[in-house]
Amino acid sequence: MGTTQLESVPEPKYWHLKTVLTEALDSEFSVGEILPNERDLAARFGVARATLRQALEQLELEGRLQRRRGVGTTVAPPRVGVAVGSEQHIWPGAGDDAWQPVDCDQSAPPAAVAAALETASGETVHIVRRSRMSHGQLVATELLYVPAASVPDLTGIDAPSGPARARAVLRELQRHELEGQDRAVELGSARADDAKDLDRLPGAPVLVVTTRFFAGGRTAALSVATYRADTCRLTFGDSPDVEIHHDPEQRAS
Amino acid sequence: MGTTQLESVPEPKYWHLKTVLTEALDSEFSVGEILPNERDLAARFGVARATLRQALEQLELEGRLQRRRGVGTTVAPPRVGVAVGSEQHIWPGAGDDAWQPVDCDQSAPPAAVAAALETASGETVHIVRRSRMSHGQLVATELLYVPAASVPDLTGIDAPSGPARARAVLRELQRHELEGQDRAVELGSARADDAKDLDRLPGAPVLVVTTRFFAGGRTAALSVATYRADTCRLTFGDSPDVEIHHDPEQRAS
DNA sequence: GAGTGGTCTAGACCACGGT
DNA sequence: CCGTGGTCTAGACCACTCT
Repeated sequence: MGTTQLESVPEPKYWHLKTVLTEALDSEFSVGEILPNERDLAARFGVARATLRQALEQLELEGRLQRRRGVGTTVAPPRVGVAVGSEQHIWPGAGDDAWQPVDCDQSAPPAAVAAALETASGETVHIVRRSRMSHGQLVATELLYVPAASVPDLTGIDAPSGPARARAVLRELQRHELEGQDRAVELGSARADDAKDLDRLPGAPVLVVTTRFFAGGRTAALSVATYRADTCRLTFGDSPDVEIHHDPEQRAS
Repeated sequence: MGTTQLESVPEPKYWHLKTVLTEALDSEFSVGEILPNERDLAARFGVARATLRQALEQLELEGRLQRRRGVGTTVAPPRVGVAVGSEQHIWPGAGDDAWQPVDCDQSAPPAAVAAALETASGETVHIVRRSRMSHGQLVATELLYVPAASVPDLTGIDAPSGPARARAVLRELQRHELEGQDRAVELGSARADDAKDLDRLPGAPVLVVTTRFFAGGRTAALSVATYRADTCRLTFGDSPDVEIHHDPEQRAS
């Protein structure tokens, strides 16, 4: 029976939609502009709202759109380059490294962190919370795990918690000679508390940067930094002002 | 009327579901094991399939699960550490850098790439395709853009395309002194062709690593590498064998 | 062919941000 | 209050893989 299958590989609707919307964003919209609401857009393209949302989700993931409940969908500015690694290794808190101490307490770290720090199971460590601003926006939160052994002279400090104590821990840390560090970047989803700080919903995609700091032959500190994946481009090296947009599907002559 | 709202902030079902599944994965499943199918799982938890899928999607994004159409959902192995940046700057193709030349052709690059290379609009460049294996799996594909000016002595090469020409371009590139390089990492979604290479669906989350190579006072080459975000942890530094799992929600004492 | 995950629909209600 | 995006449902059909 008439199986007129010209389309041997039918492209999913949401994928095609995404392409169309991308082109529209490139040509007809400017940064900050508000798009029509999802119900109208869906109707305009003749698809169900869920299908439209699948396309919007991808565009948001790629940093092209920004959606906010109760407000609407807007065209996002280009991703901001955030310097994550320079060539020289330095302690967190040294120099002016764009991070702002927020809080500090002392408790048992997650098992994986304890393993990396080679602390005993159940042993508490200092946990410094910091946050990072860029272009007037909070782009990252960090948990810095510091074993008590790395900051032995912290006893005289009165502040039991808060930013003051955070600064004290960072200051003590810098008394060691930093012997090396290494970093890893991976994709994650925002925990509830990070999501709140970053003004995103829980589960939002984030880039997790894990840094180990070595001193005295041990891992003296471990940093787990969580960057908004939608708005950030992590730069390594000395010129954070690149801008290669990963714009899809074109190699034509 | 009886508004017994104990839950002032009702957690979304898919979020709770994700937590439950994460714990189950940690305690009751081992790597490679197959989960029950989505319809059964949804029924077991008393939710619609779409809701269950929302939880599974996040777990796959976090690298905990692997789903394949026609096969099923399996427990994923821990992410593999992939060394992306070592301290010394080297040309692509120099040493044994885990990349395998696949193909090479010559055409006009996307506008953003042309801008970074400072080539004229419409000017063609060499485009070397390479792929990278790790642990028996293809984990990344790369497009390396090389302006003709960077490889002036390429005329004598007979192979117009294919791996042989790719190797020739890389070899010519290494005749310059590399003056510097910088990198950026950002989240993207797989283009159709990359998705096919990486054995993923189009739109799958990927980590895009953009590297600029400087020589002769110019950007002599530009590499855009696309890594599977679900299976890869990008490492910068000298010890790629870390393993900090970003396991959520625990800072209890 | 049977069973899997992937796509899509047409609805409903909820949480949030502004007015 | 209204309008927005976020969550959820109960179905349907499709594309794929394996046997």
